[in-house]
Amino acid sequence: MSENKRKYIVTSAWPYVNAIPHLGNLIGSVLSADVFARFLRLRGEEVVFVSGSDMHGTPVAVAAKTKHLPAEELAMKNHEIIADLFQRWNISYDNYTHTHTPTHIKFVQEFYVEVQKNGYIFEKEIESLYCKEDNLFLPDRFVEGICPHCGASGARGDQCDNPECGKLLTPLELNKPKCAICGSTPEIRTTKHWYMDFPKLQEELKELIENNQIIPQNARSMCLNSIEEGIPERAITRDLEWGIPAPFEGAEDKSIYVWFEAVLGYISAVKEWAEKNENDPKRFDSFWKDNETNAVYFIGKDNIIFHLIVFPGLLMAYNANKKEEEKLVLPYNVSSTEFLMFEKDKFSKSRGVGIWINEALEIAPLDYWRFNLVYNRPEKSDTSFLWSEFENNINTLNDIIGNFIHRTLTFINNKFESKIPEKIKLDERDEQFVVKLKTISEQIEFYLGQFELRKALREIVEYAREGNIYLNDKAPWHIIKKNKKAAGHVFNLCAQFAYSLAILLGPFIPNTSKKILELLNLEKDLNELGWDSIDENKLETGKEIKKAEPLFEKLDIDDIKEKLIKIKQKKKRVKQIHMISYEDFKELDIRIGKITNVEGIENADNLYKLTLDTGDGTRTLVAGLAQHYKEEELLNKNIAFLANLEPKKLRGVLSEGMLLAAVKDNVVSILTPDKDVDPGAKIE
RNA sequence: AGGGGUAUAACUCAGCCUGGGAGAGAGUAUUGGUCUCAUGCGCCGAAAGUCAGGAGUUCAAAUCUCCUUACCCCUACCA
Repeated sequence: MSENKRKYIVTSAWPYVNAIPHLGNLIGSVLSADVFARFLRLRGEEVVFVSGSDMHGTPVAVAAKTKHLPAEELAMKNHEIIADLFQRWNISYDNYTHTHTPTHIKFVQEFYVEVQKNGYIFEKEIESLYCKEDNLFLPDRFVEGICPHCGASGARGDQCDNPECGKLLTPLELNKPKCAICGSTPEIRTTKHWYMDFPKLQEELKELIENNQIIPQNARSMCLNSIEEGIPERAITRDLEWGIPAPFEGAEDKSIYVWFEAVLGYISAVKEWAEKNENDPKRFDSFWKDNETNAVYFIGKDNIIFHLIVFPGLLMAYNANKKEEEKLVLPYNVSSTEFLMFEKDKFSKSRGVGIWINEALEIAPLDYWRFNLVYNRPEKSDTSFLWSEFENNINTLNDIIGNFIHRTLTFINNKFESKIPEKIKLDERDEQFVVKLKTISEQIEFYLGQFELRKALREIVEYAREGNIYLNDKAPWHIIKKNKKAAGHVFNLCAQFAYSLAILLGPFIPNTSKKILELLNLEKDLNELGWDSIDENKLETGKEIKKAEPLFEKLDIDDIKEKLIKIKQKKKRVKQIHMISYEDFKELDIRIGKITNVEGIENADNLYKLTLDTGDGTRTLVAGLAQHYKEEELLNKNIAFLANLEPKKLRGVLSEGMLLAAVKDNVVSILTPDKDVDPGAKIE
């Protein structure tokens, strides 16, 4: 990496909102990108790290239909779950957004208008299968039928499922095609679509890949080969309601194909960040419209072509005819991972194979996961998550890193009144040790610069081993009997070493890093201290440190496995039976309250702000009753409400509970007690 | 089917691009020793591999070329 500070756009692939990510998804893009972004910030680089949920597309629309929910509601709900999980995983996004924001939608539409203006979009009519029952043009995958080649049933519209055959198909070729959603027979209809003229960009894309020396070799040859074969034109519109309306004339009932709008989220997410978080729209230009900016994409191996050919192609089509300072920056590099397997098997939602990121947090502390995932990051080939490896890695963390820091700090606690002892003259062994300390950050930086996160972390562990070796060589617990100063000298260096570990581990396991800094009693946080702050004189002689506490604990892997099994079983049960125990019911605190005030809420035609007398005080509830009750109908009524619901802001008003009402179709009826009871009465 | 990858000790992997310290490295597990400041931890040593199989190029091949086998990805809406 160069000496000059550079600007970085760091991105991770956009998770599809229809599923909770699993460990493989996480290490493939999200966690890797986070480590990198944290590292850059620690180095003091200018970084914006963004991603978001991919909200649109057929699967969401179909799932919403079966759940009788509006697609938007389902997508938004899932988005919030995912966003919350990423936060709990300590993913340091500057903006984690989604593709259904006004900023994104507007950006996408304007983007394609430009692309069309620049002459990269043409129209074409095709024949496609349409399901009358579902009112849907069926995507290839949603058509099933009999393979015309081998006669196997269950062939899909894109490929025959029979492994013996496996031929590529188009939906129109299938015999007896059926809609995969409802099973009825679809009909052939003609529909018009808008196409992206990739062949026109062929040469330009080839140059881009050829001139980029930094992208990984395998990605490079893959792309060049694919370009050599010819990049096909691609339809960018779909006949689907759930998506971003296509901005082309005559395309009023079309959406932009998810793939062609979700990637633009990399751009719109920064735009949104600049406008909302930074309150400075120019920050967007300074990142995206500066060709010196390094845009880095963390993706899985299945996404290489898309990020190195399709996405840059879109950018080029947009940039054509633009002034230099208006052009959007092309990708600088991609870091692609292979896949993570689970005990030699593929992660599979339907078969329940694997660990999902919500489950992981329930069975082991976060940093153990972060450490383990990066330590085994699938950089060269598919890699299995193995319980035995997980156990190994927990032990490494504990025995090598945790133990070194702990033995150093407790010694200082016990023998030197918790004050960093004085350093005396370095001998040869000390010098050797100090050289390691002074060169380590450069070494790790080198690997991180090459996106070898796994190697970087492994080198840090090796480095920590050096600490233990040094301690053993010196054996200060012997020296101290004759020469306290000389023993103190050793621990001065070891404390400096512990400090270096806090810095180095910062991008990988930030919680642990923070804990070490706390134990060393440092006021500044990691980024203030900085990547280059490692030095053998960093901690001053006499500085008081805190009482040591173990950083990690060993876990019994069988316990963890069992916990996971229980979690999975519990989920299954909830899904299947929907029965809850009496204990569960008792969790609900339902009470009677008297409505003492009712008022409307600005910009919300269905909401009332209710003031409630709860017997022991008053609270505010927001209820969606304005379409069903007049204000005076509610005033002074005794109503039932859920008192221990998490408070939530609705249209800027904090609602501290939920009013209960019977709902059927368009009738909404609030629940009031049959007899006169005082506010505060509990419902059992 | 075409294209891109991967195959190295019991296990997880490094080395391969750019062939060369005539003994192929590390961690874990196994095993011998040792320390006792520290969390059943640390440190030192041993054993363990026809580098997927085959052919070729070369003074020299895990490394370059070709063929075969197995698995993964893309082409073809899962990181």
